[in-house]
Amino acid sequence: MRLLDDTKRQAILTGALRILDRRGLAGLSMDAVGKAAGVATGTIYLYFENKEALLNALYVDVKAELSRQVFSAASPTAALRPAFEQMCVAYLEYVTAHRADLVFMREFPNSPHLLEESRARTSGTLAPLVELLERAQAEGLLKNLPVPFMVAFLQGTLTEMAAHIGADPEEAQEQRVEVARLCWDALKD
Amino acid sequence: MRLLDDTKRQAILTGALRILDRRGLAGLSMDAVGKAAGVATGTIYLYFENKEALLNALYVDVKAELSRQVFSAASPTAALRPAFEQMCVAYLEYVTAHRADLVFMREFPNSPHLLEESRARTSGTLAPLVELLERAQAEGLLKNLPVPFMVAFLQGTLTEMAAHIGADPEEAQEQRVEVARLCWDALKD
Amino acid sequence: MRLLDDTKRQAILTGALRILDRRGLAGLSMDAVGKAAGVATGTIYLYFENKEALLNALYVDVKAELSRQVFSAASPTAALRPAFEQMCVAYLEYVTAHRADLVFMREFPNSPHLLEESRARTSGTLAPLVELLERAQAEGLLKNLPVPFMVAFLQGTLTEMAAHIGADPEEAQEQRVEVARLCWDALKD
Amino acid sequence: MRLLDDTKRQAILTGALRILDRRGLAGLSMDAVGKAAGVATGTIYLYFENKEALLNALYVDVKAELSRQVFSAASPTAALRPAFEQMCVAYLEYVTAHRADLVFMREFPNSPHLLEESRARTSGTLAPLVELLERAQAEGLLKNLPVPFMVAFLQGTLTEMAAHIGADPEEAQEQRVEVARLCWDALKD
DNA sequence: GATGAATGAGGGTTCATTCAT
DNA sequence: AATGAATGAACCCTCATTCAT
Repeated sequence: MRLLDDTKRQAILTGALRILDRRGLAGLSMDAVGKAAGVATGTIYLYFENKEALLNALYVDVKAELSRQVFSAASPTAALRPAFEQMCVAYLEYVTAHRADLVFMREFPNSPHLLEESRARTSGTLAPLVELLERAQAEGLLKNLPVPFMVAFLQGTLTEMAAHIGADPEEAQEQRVEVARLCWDALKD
Repeated sequence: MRLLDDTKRQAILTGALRILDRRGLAGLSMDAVGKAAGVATGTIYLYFENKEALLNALYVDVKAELSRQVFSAASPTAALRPAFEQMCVAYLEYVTAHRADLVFMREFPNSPHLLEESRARTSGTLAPLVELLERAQAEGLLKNLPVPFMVAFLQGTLTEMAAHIGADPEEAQEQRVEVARLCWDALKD
Repeated sequence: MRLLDDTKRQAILTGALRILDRRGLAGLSMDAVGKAAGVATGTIYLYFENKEALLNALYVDVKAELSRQVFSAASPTAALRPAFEQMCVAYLEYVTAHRADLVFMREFPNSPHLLEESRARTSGTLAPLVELLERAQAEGLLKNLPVPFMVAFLQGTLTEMAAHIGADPEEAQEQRVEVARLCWDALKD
Repeated sequence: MRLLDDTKRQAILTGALRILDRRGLAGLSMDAVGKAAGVATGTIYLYFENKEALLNALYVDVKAELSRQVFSAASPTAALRPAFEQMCVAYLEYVTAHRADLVFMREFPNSPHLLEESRARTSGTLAPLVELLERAQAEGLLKNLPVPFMVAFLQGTLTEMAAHIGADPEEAQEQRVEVARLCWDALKD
C-alpha cells in the first residue's frame, strides 16, 4: 500500500484533517478529502484501500505525532513531578494548536471504523507516560491505582480541559499550569 | 412544534436513544427511529422539524434527566465533601446504567449539529453542583479556580472515567468511590 | 418485499427489459432503469433489495412468461409430434417478438448474479416439455438420450435459430416450421 | 495499430482470456488484463486503441484459432458423413478444452461491443464447413435448407451442447459422438 | 516503447425529507 | 394527525483512459 509519492499520502491525510476540522467526522466525504488535498477522488484509493483504511491511518499518524510532541521534551532524568507537569502542559499545548486532531481522536474511537489493529498500533504511544507513572508509584508519590486507570483519567481530563483553555496566550499558559497541578493533586497519594 | 400527543414525542426520543445504543450516532436514520418508536417515518416530522431538531431535543432531555437523577438524592444540608462525592458516584452510576446516553452526550457536542440554543438550555442543569462548589470554595475547601473551569473538569473526568468502570458490580462500586475521591483531591486546596 | 403498488413493480421490470434491449446487460444501470420506468432511482430499492435481486426477479418472471406463452396452447391430448412441433414454433414466435427477453435469458445465466434460488424457481417451467419428451421416448419415437440433454439441445438450438429467422412474416412462419421439423429429426430415433 | 512486439500483443490477448476464464466478461478490467499479461496498463493502449478494440481482436483471434483446430484434421477426401461428424466432435473437444473461449464467444456477440467489421472478418473462418455442407446437399444427403441457416444451427447447437458434456473423459467422448450424430440427423434429408 | 500514477465520470446504494392518501 | 411510498442528492468506490516520466 506504500506507493510512490509519500508527499501525496501526507497531503491526503492533511486534507482529511482539514475537513475533519471544518465539518466533523460525519461530514468527511472522500470527495471533500480529495478536493482539500488537491487530488482527484480516485487518487485517494491508490494510497488507501478505502475510507476506513484512510481514517485508521490518520488515527495512527495523529496519535504518533501527538506522543512525539508531548514526550520529546521530557527528560527522563528530571524529577518526577516537574516531568509529569511538563507532559501535561505539552499535551494541552498540542491540542490547543491542533484542535482538529483532538476532535478526531475523541470521536473516531467511538465509531465502528476503528480497527483492532490500529488500537494495537497506538497502544504503545503512551509508554513514556506509563513509565513515569509507575516510577512515581514506586516512590510512593501517587495513589495505588491501576496505571491504565490513571492514564484514562489524564487523557480524559486533559482533553476536556483543553477545550476550556482561554484564547489569550499568557492567560492560557497559566491555565495549563493550573490544570497540570490539578492532575497531579488528583493522582498524588 | 409541541403538538398533540406528548407520549408519542417521548416514544420517538426513546426510540432514538435505543438506536443510538445499538448502532451509534452514525447509524441513526430517521427510518430506524420511526421503527424503534413504533411510528411512521413521516410522523417524526410532525413532532420535530428535522433530524437536527430531534437530536438537539434529545440532547436537552438526556442532560436534564441526568441532572435530575444525579442531584435528586443530594441533601443540601449534608457536609460538603460527602455531598460532593455522593454526586460524583451518582453521576457514574447513572452513565453506567445508561451507556447510550453517555455515548450520545460525548459524541453529539462534537458534531456540528449541536445548536447554541441547546447548549444554553442545558447549562442550567448543573446549578446544584455550581452551588455546592461555590460553598466549598467559600469555606476554603477547594482551590480558587473559576467555577465553570471546575465544572468542566468534573464533567470531562467523570464521563471519561465512566467508560473505564469495570463490569463486576462490587468492583464497579469501589471504583466509583475511588474516582470520586480522586476528583475531590484534584480540586481541594 | 412485496409492497403496495404491484403496477410499479411491473413498470420497473419492464423498464429494465427495455434497457436490456437497448444497451445490454452491461449497460443496465439502476439510474437507466428508473428513468425507463418513470420512477426515481431510490424507488427501485423499495421494490427490490438491490440490482442483483432485480435481475433475478426479472429472470424468473421472463422465464415464467415464456413458458406460459409456449405451453398454453399445447393440448396434452394432441399427437406427440404435432404437439412437439407446436411448442417449437410457439417458442420461436415468442422470442422473435421478445428479443430482449431472449438476450437476457442467454446472457444472465453466465453472469455471477444468477442466484441458485432463481435457478431452482425456474427449473419447473419446462415441465410440460419434459413430460412430452418422456412420453415420446416411452413410445419409442425419440432417441434414448437423457431428457435434460434433449432439453438443452432444444433450448440452445431454438434460441440460436430464432436469431436467424427472417423479417418477412410469411417467410418467417415457414422457417419456424422448418426449424421445428429439424429439431424433431434430430431427436427422433 | 500493429506495433513492434507481436509477442507482447499475444501476451495481452492471452492475459485477457485468462481473466475471462477466471472472472467472466464483466470482471475483465484493463488493469487485470495488464497484470495477467505481465504488462503495464498503459502498454495495452499501445497495442489496442481501447477496450473495445482489444475485445474485438480477441474475438477474431479466438474464432480463427477455433476453426483452425476444428478443420485441420478434416481430410477433404473423406466420406461426407464421417467428415461431418469428425468436425462436430473436434468442435466439441475444442470448446471443452477452452471453456473461456466458449464463454467469450457466446457472451461477446450479445454485447454492443462486437463491431460489424469483426463479424465480417470471422465469417470466412467456416469456409471448410460451408463447402462440406454444400457438397452433401449436392449429393442429396442433406435437407435443402440455406447453408447459412445450417451453419447457424450447428454453431448454436454445438456451443450449447458443449456446456452439457460431462467431466468424465470416456463418457464425454461418447456424448460428443452422440451430439454429432444428432446434428447429422437434424440436417439429413 | 513502456510505465503506472493520476484522473473523473459513472456505478450501486442510502437516507433525510416530502406529500398524496 | 398519521402514514409510508416516493424522491433525488450525496455517498463510497471502480475503472477506462491519459500523460508525465
